[in-house]
Amino acid sequence: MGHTDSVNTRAPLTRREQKERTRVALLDAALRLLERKSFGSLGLREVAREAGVVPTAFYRHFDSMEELGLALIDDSFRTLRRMIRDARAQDLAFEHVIRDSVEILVRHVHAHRLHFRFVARERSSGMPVLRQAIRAEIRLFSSELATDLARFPFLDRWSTEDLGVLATLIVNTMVSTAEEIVDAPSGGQQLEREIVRRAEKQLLLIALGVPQWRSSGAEAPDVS
Amino acid sequence: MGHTDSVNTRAPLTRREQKERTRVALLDAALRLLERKSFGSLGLREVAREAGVVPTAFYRHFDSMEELGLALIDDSFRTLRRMIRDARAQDLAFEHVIRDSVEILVRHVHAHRLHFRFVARERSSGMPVLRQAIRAEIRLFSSELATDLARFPFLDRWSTEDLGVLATLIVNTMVSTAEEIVDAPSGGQQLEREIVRRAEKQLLLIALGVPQWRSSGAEAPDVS
DNA sequence: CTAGCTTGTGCACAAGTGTTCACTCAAACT
DNA sequence: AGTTTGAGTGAACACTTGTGCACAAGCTAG
Repeated sequence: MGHTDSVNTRAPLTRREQKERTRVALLDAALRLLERKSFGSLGLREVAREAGVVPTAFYRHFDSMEELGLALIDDSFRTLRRMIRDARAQDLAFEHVIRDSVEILVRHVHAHRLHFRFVARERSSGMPVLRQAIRAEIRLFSSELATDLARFPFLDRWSTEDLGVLATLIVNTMVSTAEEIVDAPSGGQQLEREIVRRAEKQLLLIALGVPQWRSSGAEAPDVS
Repeated sequence: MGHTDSVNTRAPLTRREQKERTRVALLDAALRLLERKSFGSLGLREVAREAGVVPTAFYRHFDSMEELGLALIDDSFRTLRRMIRDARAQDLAFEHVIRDSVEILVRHVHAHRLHFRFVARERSSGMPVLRQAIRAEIRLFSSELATDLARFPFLDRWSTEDLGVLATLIVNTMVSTAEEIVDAPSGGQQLEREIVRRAEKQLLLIALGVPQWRSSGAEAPDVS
């Protein structure tokens, strides 16, 4: 082996460990580059160079950029799912749900800024495969949230469709909020507080509409 | 002049006309390519080729890709603004606002599919300049909507901040809806009806929350 | 009608891209 | 012990990319 000191440490490493190490080096490198570029304009060589590895070594881990992208999505949503499971375990009290949920979201966005930035951007842009994968994950969140919502007052008698509508609205608001936070300058405490405040207000407004909803079943609500 | 038949017609053209003609040829070419690629991964040569023009001719119209992107954003929002002004001129009746607004949006998305796709994608991805330009335009819509909203019952006594919160929520929902429609397969009548239906329900839910809102001024609503 | 400005051409260049191939050399297996 | 395996190397390929420069040709101004 040449001089791979950028990823190697001088500790005796098993082969699996070493391979995994450069694998995450590649993923991290891509994630780092994705702060400034879009995934579609990200080159295989570019990533390899940033990871301190020769281009051909890339193929030992992924056989295309697209596959690396999917791996990134996987990682991102793995941690996100873990967060949500933890949050659900806390079994938030009804009166704090909004404030607590937003706070958890914000904390997580900061803890995984790069992952979030990547997901937020590739969600609507770039390669169809990635876009679809991300959309699928988000839709999954929505449906999970829908079943969770069914345990709240008023909502226990809602139709499945209406619960889905509500869940989608909430998730959309959360996604928008996450995007705004990710894009905010990292120093802007004041700006971030405003974003959070607005998110809380929006969610509260939605919540206020819930008791007024007449669960008219499959019938479309009378808009006209 | 060589053989520019791809953009020329055999009618005698004034110089301004001819220049404008290849200019829109370039813009259209870019727009067409943006159906499949992201703007960041879009090359100058690629656009020129698609427009049936030699690469160096590109510089006669834009001196960078970024400038072409800004021109695209300009065009997109020019038509969008015109639509909104027309819609506002109709002075929608209170009982139909939601249904009518959504319908207008859907119609416009179909009429300008490529522009919308471009804007929707570059809104969160790609080059910072474009992202910022798009975000600025959308924020402008929000604030215009906020002043419009002030003429509705209940809302006339809301604080400016709260009106902004509401407007942002509505615009976000509209943007999400537009994105979903743009991404839906062009044949999917059924899917689109569902998207529209969900959008209407979401907006209705928001509207139902409005009368419950206590306009507590600058004070944060009691969430805890 | 002539002179010139401007739009589009053609060619060249350096730099970067994805992918292939034969190769090293140490960990892992027998 | 000796052998196999496979992660990483380095050179080479056929492209594509952005940009510079000299040139052609027709609309347009004088």
